[in-house]
Amino acid sequence: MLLSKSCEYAIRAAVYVAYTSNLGKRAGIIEIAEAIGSPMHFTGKILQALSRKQVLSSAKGPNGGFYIDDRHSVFLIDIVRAIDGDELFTACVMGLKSCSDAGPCPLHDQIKPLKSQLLAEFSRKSLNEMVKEYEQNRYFLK
Amino acid sequence: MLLSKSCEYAIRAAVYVAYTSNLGKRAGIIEIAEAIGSPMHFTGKILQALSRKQVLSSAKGPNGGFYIDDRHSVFLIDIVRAIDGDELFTACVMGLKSCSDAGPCPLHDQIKPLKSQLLAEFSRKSLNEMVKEYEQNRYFLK
DNA sequence: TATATAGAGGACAAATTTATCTTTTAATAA
DNA sequence: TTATTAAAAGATAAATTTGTCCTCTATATA
Repeated sequence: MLLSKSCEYAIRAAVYVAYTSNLGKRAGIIEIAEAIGSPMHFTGKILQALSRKQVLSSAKGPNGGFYIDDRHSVFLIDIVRAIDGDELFTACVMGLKSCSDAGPCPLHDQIKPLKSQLLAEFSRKSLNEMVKEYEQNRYFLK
Repeated sequence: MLLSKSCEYAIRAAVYVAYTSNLGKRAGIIEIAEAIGSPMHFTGKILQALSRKQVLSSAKGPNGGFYIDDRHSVFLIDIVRAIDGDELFTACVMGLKSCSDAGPCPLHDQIKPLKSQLLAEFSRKSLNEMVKEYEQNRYFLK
């Protein structure tokens, strides 16, 4: 797996939250979990984490829920970093502590560009872009 | 993490086994675990799995251990498939069941070529190639 | 045949990830 | 102020991955 299950849920939840935010509404965890097909409470925890990391916002009480302040744009990499960190882009494929550009493992030179590309894709993909496609019914979230 | 810890150990152990096989010797789990810096018994389990999947061979008793029949060449992909399966190359990054070429997730088109490249690299990298570099002291296994 | 060697296999345990449930806190609105 | 709503937080549990230990089986060799 490229990303942890938590991170997959995080991305899908964030897309849904961005989607409802565009409609001027806040999304509650019940609604979100239903929309993306994930365990409700667990999804709540993940959204709390995203909220703490300022990827999105939350409000308690009536009409509360999760939302995204549309003044700051979120990129996929923000979500991935918040949940999985960035070892995906930095750690050695073979798990070697001694692996580095200077003393590379036998896969280093071939894998490095792939990791860079992955990082680049995650960095340029905005949540807004993903929401647009979702609004066009181009895909589901489960 | 791209690969599971088990798979990382598997690759490193396989390189070491191929290395000792080239020297006409068999490697025992104590020696292997020491060489690659991994938990001994756990490494034994992993090697058993590789043996069952015919990636390498084993022999019991005195002078026994793990070895690789040099008539069949092993590629990295064989090890990865044996331990982690191939969901790394096939599963959706966002964890969507509904994701496919026909109904792609918003990352599908960008990630697909990366997964193909990863698969290609793993498919063309032979254990022998990795051993050669190891023999030249180009890297360590821990 | 007896003994020592070394992997195979099973049972078990620790650690991590994923998932659930309950209580607390904050906010809204009546 | 009170009741209600919904996230935050904490405790607990299930599942998976990682790691350990002990016994069994096969093999070599004396």
